[in-house]
Amino acid sequence: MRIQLEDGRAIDAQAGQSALDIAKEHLPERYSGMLAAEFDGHLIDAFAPLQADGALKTLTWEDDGGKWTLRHTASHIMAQAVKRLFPQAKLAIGPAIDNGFYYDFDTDRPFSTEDFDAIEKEMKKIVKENFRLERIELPRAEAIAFFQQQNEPYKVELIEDLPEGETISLYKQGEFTDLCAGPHLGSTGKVKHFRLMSVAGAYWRGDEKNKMLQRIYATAFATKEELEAYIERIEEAKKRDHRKLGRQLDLFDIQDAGPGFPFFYPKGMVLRNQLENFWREQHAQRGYQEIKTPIILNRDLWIQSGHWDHYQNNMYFTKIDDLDYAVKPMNCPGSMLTYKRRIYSYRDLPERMCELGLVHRHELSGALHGLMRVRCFTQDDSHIFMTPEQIKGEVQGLIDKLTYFYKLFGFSFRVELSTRPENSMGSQEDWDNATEGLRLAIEELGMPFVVNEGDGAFYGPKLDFHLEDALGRTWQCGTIQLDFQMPERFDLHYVGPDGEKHRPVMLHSTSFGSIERFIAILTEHTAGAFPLWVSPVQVKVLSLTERNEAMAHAIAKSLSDRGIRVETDVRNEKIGYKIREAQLEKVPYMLVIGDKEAEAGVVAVRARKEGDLGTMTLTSFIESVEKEIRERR
RNA sequence: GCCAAUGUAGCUCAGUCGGUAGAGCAGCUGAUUCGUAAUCAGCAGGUCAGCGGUUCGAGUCCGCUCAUUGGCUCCA
Repeated sequence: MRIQLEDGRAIDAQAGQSALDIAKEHLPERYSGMLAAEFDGHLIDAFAPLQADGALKTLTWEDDGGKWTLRHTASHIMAQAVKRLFPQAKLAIGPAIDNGFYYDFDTDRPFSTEDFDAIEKEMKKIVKENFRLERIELPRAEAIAFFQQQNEPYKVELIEDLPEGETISLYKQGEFTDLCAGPHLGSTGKVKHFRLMSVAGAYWRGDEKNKMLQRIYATAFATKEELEAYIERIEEAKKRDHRKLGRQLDLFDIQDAGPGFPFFYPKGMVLRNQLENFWREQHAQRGYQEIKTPIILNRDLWIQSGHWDHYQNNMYFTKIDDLDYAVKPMNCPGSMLTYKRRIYSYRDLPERMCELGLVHRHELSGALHGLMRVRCFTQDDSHIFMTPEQIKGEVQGLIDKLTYFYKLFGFSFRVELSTRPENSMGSQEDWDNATEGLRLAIEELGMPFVVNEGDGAFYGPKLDFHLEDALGRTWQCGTIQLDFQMPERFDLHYVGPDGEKHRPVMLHSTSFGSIERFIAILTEHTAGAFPLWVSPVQVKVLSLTERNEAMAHAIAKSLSDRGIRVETDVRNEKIGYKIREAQLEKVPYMLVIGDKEAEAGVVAVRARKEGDLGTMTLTSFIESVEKEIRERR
């Protein structure tokens, strides 16, 4: 096994070695007192044997690296408190997660935030009682018997799913014992700073066919300061929520009249059009041809594409002259028909098509979320038709394109390789080939990715690019999907060098993902202070008094004549007031025009970020602004 | 769709035990002509999300519906 250590070294570990063994050998100064380790992002027991290659980070529960352990113990304390207050509650699972922990309970009545005070109070009591956490190891059968006797059916089910012959570990604190791999803090008294955050329904084992359990989300920190800083951080993040900023900056909104159907107001459209212009420029440079295909197409087409069978739950339907039609949830069938309009030679391939396509999807009402998840959005789609030999090169070209897009905006991203889902079509051999094709292409570029089993599209596996919002939630934006199915279903072909017909392979891809979602991410990322080149208003000219009004208008005209987006504020208000407003509107540059400037023939420049920059000639201001726009800084 | 919470003026929010609806900002009108994040005064603005119920009386209590928020599921 190849293990990457936290200091960057990669070492060979023997099968059966635990994180503790490895730390003892290679990180002697870190291993003392070690109970928990982080392996590929997951908390593991330091005693547990490692099964696969991965990255190992040691954690000790005495230092601040032990947040996972602290939170895991906190989750046991919460479960103990809930059991004391609601003895009939059945325990499900309660892991530590990023920023906190949760515990799932099966209860005879739903929890509400009104129960929080009582639960927190009971937790404090348990902390005060300062129980020692004892690790108990039992043979499988005895562990099952124990939880049967405790009347904890979910725990029994969990143990039954563990491999035969394995010893089961339990952790006991006072009267409370839980099935748990560990590790834990030494005693409940060490968990002092926690807060219950929210309640939610959550399906047992994440499957909506199962019973919905009551999940309590909470968080815990080693110090009071850290806990308070965390709460503060959430409050700050809420201020950059794109839904709030969209309304404040008059860019976009979603009204009750159309849940999931966003409105873009004039300033939002300017921003959006800038992104689309950039997209067109990039695709033209990269050898794509833009198309536009219809939003409504007939039933036969959707049956042929497979959407009728595999995507119906997400589609909207209509009848025209008594015939069935569907509103497109994806753009690919339009591209298929575009390809089919003529005969292609192998010399024509790859054929790269792109489309800003408006799609509609019937998302569950509870899933809607501002511009992040809507029911109608524009996908910046590209469809590439190619020979099998061209797969790797085209996939790598797409990865290059997506990376270029995200780097330009300063986004960091995570890539996932999503494999075959349950509801899918095509042969396993095609799926294996397609999945391997994607894997080889990305591995060769040395780009890190994780595998997301069973999350592919119904027609093929995909590489998904995930971006973060203000609260650290991730959203899938770009995607690269390799597809052997659609060309088959639509009977696509090209003429090879042998003069025979051959089946092309196809790539579906988005860069922004959806224009709407990308704008949401960009808004939260920049807190509404967009880069100059996409800013709805780039420069605002502010007159000091009535005497400067004509001059302000003249300057604004010179700017707009050069294609710079400019607004003028000549209201009879104090300059401080006008500046404050322009700042709140996050306008990148303000020009203050008073008698002094008029006399000297200069402009006083103020940048939204740096503040007063002093005076310069209008010509040199225009030059520097044009340079900044050109360079898309 | 499921679990929980929320819904009062354009926005942010107050409204006690059920007794005729309140603030700040924004808007409008007037005065002020001002030098880098808020000038002053006045005016206007509401079917308290919608529908139904309890009550002499409902923003307030109950039920249903709609929408939003945080999760689950799903996904660009």
